Amino acid sequence: MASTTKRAVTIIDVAKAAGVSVSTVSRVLNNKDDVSETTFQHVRDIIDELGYSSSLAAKGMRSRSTNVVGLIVPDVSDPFANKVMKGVNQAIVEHNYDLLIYTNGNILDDISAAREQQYVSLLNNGLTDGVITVTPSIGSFSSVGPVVAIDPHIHHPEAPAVISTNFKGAVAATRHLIDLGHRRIGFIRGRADLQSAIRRQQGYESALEKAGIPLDPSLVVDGDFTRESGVPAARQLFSLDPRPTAIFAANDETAFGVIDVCDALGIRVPEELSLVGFDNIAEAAYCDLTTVDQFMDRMGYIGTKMLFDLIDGKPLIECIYKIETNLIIRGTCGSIS
Amino acid sequence: MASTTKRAVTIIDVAKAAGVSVSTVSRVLNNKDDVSETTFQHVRDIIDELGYSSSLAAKGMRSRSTNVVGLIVPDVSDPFANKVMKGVNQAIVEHNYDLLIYTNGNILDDISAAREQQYVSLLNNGLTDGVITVTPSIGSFSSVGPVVAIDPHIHHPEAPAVISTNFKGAVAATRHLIDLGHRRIGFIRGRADLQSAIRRQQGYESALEKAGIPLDPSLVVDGDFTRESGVPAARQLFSLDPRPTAIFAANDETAFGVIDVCDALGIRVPEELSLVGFDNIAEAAYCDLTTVDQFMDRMGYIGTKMLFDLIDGKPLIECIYKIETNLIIRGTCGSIS
DNA sequence: CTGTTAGCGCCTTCAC
DNA sequence: GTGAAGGCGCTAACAG
Repeated sequence: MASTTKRAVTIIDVAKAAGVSVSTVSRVLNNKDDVSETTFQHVRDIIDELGYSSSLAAKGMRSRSTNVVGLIVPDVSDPFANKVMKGVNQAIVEHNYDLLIYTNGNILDDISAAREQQYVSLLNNGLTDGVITVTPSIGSFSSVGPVVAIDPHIHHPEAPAVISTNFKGAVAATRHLIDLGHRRIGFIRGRADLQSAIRRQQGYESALEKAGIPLDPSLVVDGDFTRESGVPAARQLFSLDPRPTAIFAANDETAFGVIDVCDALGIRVPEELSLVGFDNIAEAAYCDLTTVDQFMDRMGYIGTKMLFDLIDGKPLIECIYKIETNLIIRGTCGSIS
Repeated sequence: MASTTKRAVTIIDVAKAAGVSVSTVSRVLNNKDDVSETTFQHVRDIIDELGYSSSLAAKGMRSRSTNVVGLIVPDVSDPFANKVMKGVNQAIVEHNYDLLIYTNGNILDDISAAREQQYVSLLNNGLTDGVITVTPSIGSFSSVGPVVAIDPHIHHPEAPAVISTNFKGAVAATRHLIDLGHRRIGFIRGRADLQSAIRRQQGYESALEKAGIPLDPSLVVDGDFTRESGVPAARQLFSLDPRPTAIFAANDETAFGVIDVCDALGIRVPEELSLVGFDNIAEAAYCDLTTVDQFMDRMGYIGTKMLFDLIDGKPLIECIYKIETNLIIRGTCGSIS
């Protein structure tokens, strides 16, 4: 029997085959305890025999609980989303839930707020018991089920969210460079519409100020969190005279773009340029990139835990959970004598 | 308005607010052309105003088309599944479809055939127009919608699937080692229950035979495609006398396990040991590992394309699509003088 | 062009 | 313990 396109087996088919009513089958399906052992076993056998499996669609429409959590990501191949998925995955395994990931796959076409809201409703409208959104642009959703945001673009004080201490992390990264003796430190921005990107820039500026280093606007250039955007940004910084001796990129991807330019221009890292990234994505370890770990997998894990509490009706201790970042010193930074 | 847990807005609410019938709203929702421009616009406005979005559950239950494809993966963090997801993602963007990924997150607990079948039904029972399964253990499914398998454990001649030329790839890898002068070439097996693993071993043996090198059974050791399994396997091979001068690991993860052992034992690669992997996962490039690319993203992409044809009712030209593997020579192999 | 009428497959009262 | 009836939100016929 190859991939046959036949009519689906319904609960009615099972009921008929078992010689019982539909409601009895439904009881068996949901492990209700008011069914005789004999009937229960009999129905179970028929179910297996027919290869029946209840339709999530119909089920979710009728009952309020599905035992699956939803996850909305802009793009499954995005490294950030990817690590978050990992953490979510771990949490759902522990809670014996299933996971439904929804994506329109296009991180580029700016998902509108309306569209985000639509996805949330889509899932929480019967399919899932709650949903997690990754880097949503809106801070709060209207939904029948609970919603937890991971690294939302803007913070809404009452909307459950998990964020990392971007400011602190950026301060740590910048100070590390300063401690190494650097004074001309370039900064490549992240996407201007993201809260996290803004906080990182603020951290950079704050650390400079604390160290008494005047802020040079020409050292701060645009980027958008992509590797591609790191290339022109780096070229722009390298065209400066004197050249910055260090660069702090708003995220690892951008830092890789900087490395691409260094390779092309023959600039040695860390001898001629010190470089720090942000995120600690998997590739960072392989490239020996000094960066700030923001434990994205942990964000996904914690977020899912929060969601479970919400689903269970437990009150949240903290509506907004902050995860401490951690500077990871690897090989892309050198000291200036 | 924070994440509110209120009743969902239904099509009825919209109809009432717009002063039209439910079916008219449904028509607008599905862009039917038999609605007057005025009514259409009016209803659209109300929809936006109420923040309404139709329930996938109810919709899928009634109509046969949902414009979303399903993807079943054992674990979202598995590198293989991850690359496949990438390809699928690309295809759905091109076709303007949405993607629903289902996982129970646990690659460890051997998903039973019944369970796999259940997931397929779950999705194709109203939620999706078709589904793609990654490394399913059964070759064929009974489903209302089309199903395409990526790298199925066993091949069913009539079930649509995408596979790669594991045999050829393994021959190429082994021959590469032979051409470099190696005669004692160790092989670390993949999971014994996987078709792909078996084919790779056959390729290894065939290449040896063609070159007139007698097969030494002690050079073939067990593995299970995990990095962890590569460690004892490598140790076993290294305990041989004389030691093999090269190792062909059934996949990259296993090869990394070998590298771990080399690091621990101080064996230099490629000077003292030549190493080839299989898969070309992202990390392979960073480790400069010579490997066989099987274009997993392309497998996902092609598989999805096939699925779209199936959904559109077009006949498949080839039921089983083979993707040619490609040996990628990097830095982990040296020649023997 | 628009409204009315049936269900889709399932779960949840309520009877028996 | 079990069955019958109603309805979840939606779309696909039919009528008008």
